[in-house]
Amino acid sequence: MGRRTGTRRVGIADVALKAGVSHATVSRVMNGNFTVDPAIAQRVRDAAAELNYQPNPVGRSLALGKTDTIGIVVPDLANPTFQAILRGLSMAAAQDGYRVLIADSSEVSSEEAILAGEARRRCDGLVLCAPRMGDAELEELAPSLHPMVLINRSTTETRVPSLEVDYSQGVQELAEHLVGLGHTSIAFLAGPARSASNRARMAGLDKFRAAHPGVELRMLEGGSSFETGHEAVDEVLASGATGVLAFNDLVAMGLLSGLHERGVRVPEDISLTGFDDIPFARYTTPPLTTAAVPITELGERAWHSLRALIRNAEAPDEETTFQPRLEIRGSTGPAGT
Amino acid sequence: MGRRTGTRRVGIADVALKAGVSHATVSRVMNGNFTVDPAIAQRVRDAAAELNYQPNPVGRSLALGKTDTIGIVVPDLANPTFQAILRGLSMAAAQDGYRVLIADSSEVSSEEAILAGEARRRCDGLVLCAPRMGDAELEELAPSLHPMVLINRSTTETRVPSLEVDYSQGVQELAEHLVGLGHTSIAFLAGPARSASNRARMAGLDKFRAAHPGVELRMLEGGSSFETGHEAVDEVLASGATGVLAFNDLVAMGLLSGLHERGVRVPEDISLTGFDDIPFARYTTPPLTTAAVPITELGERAWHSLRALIRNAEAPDEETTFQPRLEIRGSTGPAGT
DNA sequence: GAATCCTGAGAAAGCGTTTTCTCGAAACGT
DNA sequence: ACGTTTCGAGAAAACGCTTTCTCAGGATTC
Repeated sequence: MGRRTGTRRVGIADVALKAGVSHATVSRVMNGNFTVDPAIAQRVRDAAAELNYQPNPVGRSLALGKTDTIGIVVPDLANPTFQAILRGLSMAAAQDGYRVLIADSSEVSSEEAILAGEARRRCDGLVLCAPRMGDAELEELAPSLHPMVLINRSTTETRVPSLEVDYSQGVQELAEHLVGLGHTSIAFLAGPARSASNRARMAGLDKFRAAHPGVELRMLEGGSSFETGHEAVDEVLASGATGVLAFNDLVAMGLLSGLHERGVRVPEDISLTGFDDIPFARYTTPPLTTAAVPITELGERAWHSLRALIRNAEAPDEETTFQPRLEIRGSTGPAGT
Repeated sequence: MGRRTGTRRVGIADVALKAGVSHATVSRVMNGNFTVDPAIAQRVRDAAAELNYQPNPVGRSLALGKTDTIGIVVPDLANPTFQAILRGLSMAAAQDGYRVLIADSSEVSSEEAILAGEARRRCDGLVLCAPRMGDAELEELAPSLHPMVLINRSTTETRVPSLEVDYSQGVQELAEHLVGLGHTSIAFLAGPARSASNRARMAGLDKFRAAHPGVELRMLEGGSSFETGHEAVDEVLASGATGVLAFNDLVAMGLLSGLHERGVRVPEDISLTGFDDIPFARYTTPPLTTAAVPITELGERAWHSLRALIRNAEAPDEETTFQPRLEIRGSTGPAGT
């Protein structure tokens, strides 16, 4: 039995009483059902307005079996990439009258399943963003999460729409760009080990390596934050590389700042690339050469897929891959002598 | 009558049937009510596990009169400041088992009341972040939104806990810092007109002006984004100021980038300050002198206030003001000759 | 051994809606 | 004028849960 706070909220019953009609009629009027006598309808509307009646969404949800809410699970809300996805998702969903509920797993992959399940139950659908969990677990979880769309991951057993970025291709293009500038010693400052997008980059670099036997390519341990980049300065310098591919723009910015502190000139001494093209990338000094991913659009598209799923209940199971676009700016230049 | 999708979700009734007990008993077991025979409780748990039963949160919410969800309304989710507040809020609320629902008003102040009301009805509480609406409207709206906490705004009639940043003090300190470096011609690149925090900065600068009659202080129209800063380069140069106070770090970064493109050296030719100390601020070249606001903590504290409100139902009506801390970095230096 | 207390579990009410079902009255056709 | 359809609105069921109320049966007491 629901507890009541001091002054009870005005409910449909109050309106019905005031207008001298039944609950049902009030409901019909509120939902624009036209099988109601215009005079009575007006009386109901007046009563509702006077009492400032606002339907209780929870009761409505229970009766309707929908909440007009979707959930999103991200590994780390501090990451601008996920923020941008969230924003795109939220804006697009809002257009259709949906709100978004957020769940941050804080990179703890064991929490993801629980968070996702909980969020899914509260909502009409779910966006699972770059989950860190293993393939097997994801596969097993997927059916119970429907309707859901995946970002930067995909499943094979279950049909789940997924939106992916071709990190492999993007990082290859960046590497090619460096080679084109004459760099023959390149370092890759990697991302989080559990990240699928990092694995994709690795795969891309394997291909690159095969295509360019003459280029020396070193892999450096890393992460996904400023700090990672900033702390990697020594390692990068020790590697002797003249071209550095950072995991993402954040890492690149941290590294850029560290190099600057050391008096290492970019791009004269070292060329540096990021990934994602976050808004900040074009405002660093020098502006960052990067692979642009339409991140906000990714969130928007995620909503469109999810919406289709929610409406049709049948999957329009698409698998979209976004191609990053090379964005050449000032942080890369010809290899020094 | 709720519509049923093909395969109905497993409900409490299914578990009750399987365990051979009543709904009530299942509910008791699921909620850790110990007035249940251990043997029966185990049978219920087994049945629940076997059916993979998960209580429906909507039904639960209706019965309990709470949703374990709070809402936040922000003017612009693209702004790192609001992102950080959201993050702090979300993390803190998650600790207590609450989730957060987001609503972005896209700086459209007329939408705020509707969004806020809607969000509030869906949730157990609301955080209204830097609302753009007028004082009168805010005052009128406040009672219907309880429990709620305000960020960067406050009310006088209604008692609403509010968390504010002393922008006035912060901007004065930044200005003093410039004066201390010998700058006598200063420009303020203002923020959005509707922003209360911008008005606070203005007020602070009025005080500053009164205290330093000898210093020339110009006000320049602006905004809150990179672009604003970037586009303001000409105006700033035309003003002849050697010290520039940007509305926030974003604007400062845009301006910094623009100045750099023009070959203007920072801080040798122009000293530049931001505001907020977003994570990016320390990684620009040169690193940004700014007034540090513990933004994430702001979100965290917002949750603590809101939690108190939700629990006590009686307001611990605090009015907290955060003092920004001057963060002197490389973007400010002695005034040139 | 009977009256009383306690324990544990089922029945049912309630949370606030929507929607089906039902039925009286008005409108229509012959 | 009577039977049939249509229309509009109320009664009630349903959504899925929690919790009060109620009561049967075993334990306790004198």
